[in-house]
Amino acid sequence: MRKTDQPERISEAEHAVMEVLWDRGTASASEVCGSVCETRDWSLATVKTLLSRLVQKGAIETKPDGRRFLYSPLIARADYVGGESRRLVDRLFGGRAASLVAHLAQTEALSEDDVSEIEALLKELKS
Amino acid sequence: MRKTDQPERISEAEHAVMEVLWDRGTASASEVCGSVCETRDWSLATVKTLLSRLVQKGAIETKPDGRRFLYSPLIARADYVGGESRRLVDRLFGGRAASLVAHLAQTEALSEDDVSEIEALLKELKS
DNA sequence: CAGCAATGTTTACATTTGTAATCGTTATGA
DNA sequence: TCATAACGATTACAAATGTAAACATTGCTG
Repeated sequence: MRKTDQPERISEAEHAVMEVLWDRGTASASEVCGSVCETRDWSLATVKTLLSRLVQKGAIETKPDGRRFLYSPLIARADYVGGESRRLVDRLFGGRAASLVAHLAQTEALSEDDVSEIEALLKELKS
Repeated sequence: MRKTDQPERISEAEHAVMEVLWDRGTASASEVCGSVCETRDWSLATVKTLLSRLVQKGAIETKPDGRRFLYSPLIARADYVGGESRRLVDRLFGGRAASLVAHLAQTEALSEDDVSEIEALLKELKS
């Protein structure tokens, strides 16, 4: 028995919409548009399409609010982020998360502060 | 002045092919197929298509070898991996690499050994 | 020399994604 | 009450992607 079906892949554009919903918890199509149409230069129609596809994919749900619909996430951001991270680690680092960190470190993607922060994190982990 | 053009995005299937080339340095279409067709259940034709697209995208080059062609990477694996990692970090962690590590840590994606390994890495970094 | 086998090139076609217009319904303000 | 605005649903269409067949060329084998 699985949680639902296979977690249908969320595209990048769809992800932008998810971020809004994760942020607000719940929102109407126009509210979502208010948050992303500006920056991504989208029309309301585009947002509606993305919302529909997310519904189909089982990533969000709709609740009637008067005659409008309010959309809210069905999957947790942490799960999504975790899944995507894992995919990357699997695909590019043979599943070894440590390799990713090594890479980030070597390519200066980590600042002094980052390094300290991570060290602190890890220390806490081991305690 | 840029390195070349905008680094055309490499798709996932194409990436599988790139891995073979990065691994062997140079290979013919059938050699690539020998390495991936089994696991991905591809036909030689598919590999050829992917190789062509990679050539178009400027990710690999061809050198005639007798009447066959040998393909070899034009972009370094490290660059690709770095780019993809950065994309992920930007998209999901607001550009903060440390957040990624934190996430991996919290979701148990890191084993005891991973943690130790990373700590060692970081220590070295700071020295 | 005649096919065949190996190879790159061209063409094909379905699915996914990005982006949006159009349609049908309904609440709402004039 | 009637037009209109606001919505969701349906349909559209191009580009990217996955997957591969068909075609053309050419060295090789019998």
